[in-house]
Amino acid sequence: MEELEKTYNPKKTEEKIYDYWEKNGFFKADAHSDKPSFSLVIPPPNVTGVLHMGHALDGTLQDILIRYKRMKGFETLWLPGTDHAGIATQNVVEKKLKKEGLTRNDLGREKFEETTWEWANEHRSRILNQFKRLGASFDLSRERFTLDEGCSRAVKEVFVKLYNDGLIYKGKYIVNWCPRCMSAISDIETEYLEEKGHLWEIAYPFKNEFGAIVIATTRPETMFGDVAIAVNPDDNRFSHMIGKTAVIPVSGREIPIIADEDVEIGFGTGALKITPAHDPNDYEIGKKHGFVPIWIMDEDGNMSNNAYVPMEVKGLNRYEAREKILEILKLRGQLVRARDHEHSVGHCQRCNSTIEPYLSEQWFVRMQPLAEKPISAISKHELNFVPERWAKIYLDWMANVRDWCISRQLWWGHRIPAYYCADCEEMMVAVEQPEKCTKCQGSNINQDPDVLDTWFSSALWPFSTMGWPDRQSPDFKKFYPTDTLVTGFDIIFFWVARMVVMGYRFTDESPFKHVYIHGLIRDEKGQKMSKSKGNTIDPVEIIEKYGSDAMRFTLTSLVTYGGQDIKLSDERFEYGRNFANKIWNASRFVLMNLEGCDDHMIDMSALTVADSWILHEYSEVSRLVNENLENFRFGECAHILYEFFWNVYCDWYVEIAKIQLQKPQMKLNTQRILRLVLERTLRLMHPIIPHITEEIWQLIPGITCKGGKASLMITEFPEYDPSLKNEEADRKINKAIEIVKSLRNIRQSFDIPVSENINIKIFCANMEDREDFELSKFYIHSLAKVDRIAMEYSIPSEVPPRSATVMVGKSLIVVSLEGLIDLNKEISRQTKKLETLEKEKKGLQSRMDSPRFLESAPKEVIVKTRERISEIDEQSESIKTLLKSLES
RNA sequence: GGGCGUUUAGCUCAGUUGGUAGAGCGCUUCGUUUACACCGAAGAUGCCGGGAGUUCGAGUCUCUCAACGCCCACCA
Repeated sequence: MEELEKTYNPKKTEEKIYDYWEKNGFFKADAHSDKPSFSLVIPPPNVTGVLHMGHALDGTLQDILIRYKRMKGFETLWLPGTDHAGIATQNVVEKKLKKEGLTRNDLGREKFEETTWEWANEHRSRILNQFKRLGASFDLSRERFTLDEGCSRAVKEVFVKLYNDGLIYKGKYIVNWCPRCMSAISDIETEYLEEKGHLWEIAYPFKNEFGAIVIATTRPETMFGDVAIAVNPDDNRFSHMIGKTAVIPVSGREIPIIADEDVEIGFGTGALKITPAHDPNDYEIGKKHGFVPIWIMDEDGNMSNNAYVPMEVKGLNRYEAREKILEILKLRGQLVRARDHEHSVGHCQRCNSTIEPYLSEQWFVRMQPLAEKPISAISKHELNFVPERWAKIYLDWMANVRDWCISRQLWWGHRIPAYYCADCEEMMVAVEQPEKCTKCQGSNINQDPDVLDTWFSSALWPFSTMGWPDRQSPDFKKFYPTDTLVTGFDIIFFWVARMVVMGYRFTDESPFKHVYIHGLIRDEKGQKMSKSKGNTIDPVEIIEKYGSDAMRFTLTSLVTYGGQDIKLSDERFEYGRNFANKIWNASRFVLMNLEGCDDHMIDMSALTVADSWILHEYSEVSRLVNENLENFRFGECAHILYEFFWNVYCDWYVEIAKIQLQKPQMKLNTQRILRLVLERTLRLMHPIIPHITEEIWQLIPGITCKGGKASLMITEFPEYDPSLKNEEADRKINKAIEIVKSLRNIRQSFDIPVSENINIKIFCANMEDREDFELSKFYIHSLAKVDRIAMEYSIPSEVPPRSATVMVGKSLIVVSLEGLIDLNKEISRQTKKLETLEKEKKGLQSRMDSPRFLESAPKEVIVKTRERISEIDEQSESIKTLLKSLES
């Protein structure tokens, strides 16, 4: 066999292995298979995006699930794809155009869309190729894009159906308007930030009489759009002013002073200016009183050029306008005062511009009627959040859900399938563009210029990618609904909730049974990673430096059941890299020692106690890994495998195997066990670290799977095998380990070099110990470098002089240290031990002394406590005797 | 204004039927015995945020306080 490198080199392995899997079609799902199905859809990354750590985590967890289920015998589909990301993509392309000195208007809509398509097609594969570096076993033959033909068909179908059912409507409402994107955005795309602003008090003089009413506003630039001033009817400071007419400063327009109970008496001056076109509350009040809104700002955030806006501020942007107005008011003495005022201001999630509340005509989805089934889904357990607490967040949102503004004034996206007759203004909503007006038969028909919110198509993702609206499509029949959605909590409202809504509406079931919510990746200081902060860790760089498996293992190990955020730093990946290297080297050892080994199974009648023990340990691990994966406990799983492989298999069994391999009668079976446990453990680890496990697995001689040797990823995942359980072997080996550790401790304490052999005497306290130690003598010799082991079958009344002792259970181990022992060292060692024991006993004894403990505690706890006390007593006794003889 | 999360070893964090605390890194001391120095061996380190309660017994359950973080909500 060719010599393996001393250090694992992921670069040589990972790409090769991935190609092997892909070429063999192992990721392909068969919609006609008889096997039960298990499917996932990827949360489609933005087509503009590059792989970040959040994707790496999300992708790793999905891959673990899909690989696990595949090995478990399910027909698995992990469907990959990307999102057209409306605003984000349009922004990127517009920026690119700007560099060439162009705007989208220079190109025109058609040409712009064409350019964006080109750009998107170029980038579609980029991020998915990066997912491949992760080892993602998704089925690329089913790759989808939210704007592709199938998804577009689904979008139109859904829109038309919802419209016909009265669940989509068009109307004039105050929306969140981003003056930079020049589009409406939805409520949840608006991020509110606390900002320090001012509350300005401005005097509006009365018409035809002395005096003025002083209003308070944070946004003086909107004053030219005022239609009234409102005061609370119970506010007697103002009651005499109700019904009077006030005059807007500068512009001179006259507005009435009205009463409305929504005005808070204690806030500001108690008088509120009403600007229906530019403020959501004012819009409501304005509507109540029948005022006609007045627009004074354009879609780009600049002051309008209409008659309501005075010359002085026409065309200024909103911030310049504010400054200018304040300056003028000050000069005229109408700025009564300015107060500091902290308030929250909405920002565009995409570009961070301050949003404008803006009255405009938009399309909405009526959400409330659609929320019923998604709400009951939780109590019916049709939809389960992991961890469960997210269900509450989801339910709160659903219960208070507001209508969803779905139209965007962009060019990149699904164009709204509404058509207008240019002759009679009739509106028609249809999947296909009508040729003639349904009302006037005119053929002059234009499509609505707006596109849909990106999340509208994302909401259909689990079924639009499976052939819906064709319910007979093989994929839809076999793989819908999906099993689990793996994602971060940041898109529960944006995406998860809306998918559930659409799933119930159009397929009558939840699109997934489980939603697994993991934490967010943060930097080492706990800050969100972002390009602008420059604190990102690039997964591709990590893969280059440490290997994909190292990254996957580290990330997985950091996942907690509660879904805590994960703080990352570059160095943390050493954990996974070191583990991969350990696996590599242990495997190297096994492979180097398989010479002469046959292909047969283990001879179960010829097991040594250590053999039985490692099989027992392995069976426990296989049970735990299965249990934990079933319950989405990924981190736990990684820890169990790490601990077993490193601290059990490598630290102890491999060391023991080195001894057994020297014995001709044990050699063959030991080889078989080394190989079997390695091979099975590779299977257990494969979902987390697929590349290295596959690479090694391919190198193991004498291993075959169904239909010949093909791939680890299509072997069966090990199930718990209770027949391997062996508590007795477990007890025996653990005792031996305790002895070995104690002897090593003594060596260290007395500076005895490894080169120097020691002799020991074991005084057995009982028959069980006697048998156990008799069996493990064989291992103790080598593992603790002991020359002679003498067995005594009673506890001595006096400890031999010039020796170090240690208790294992109730038995006594004596190391004769002729000439080596430093008496004082031993005395202090034993004294310390005695102190620890006595401290422990004190605690236990106080429990036993309490009659209520004896009454109420369960029997096994009492028995355990009593046993421990008796053990401590015996150990203390021995140590006391020992100390006496040492001190004399 | 409501809700949620976090507070455990120097650092990052585990710890689900309540039985006196664990890991990785770091630290100390040995060590190249034929898988591995991305290694091995031995070791030190904790009033489990403060207070109160339930209980024989609380890191774990209840209440309360504090600090930090996040989410939601129409504060002109």
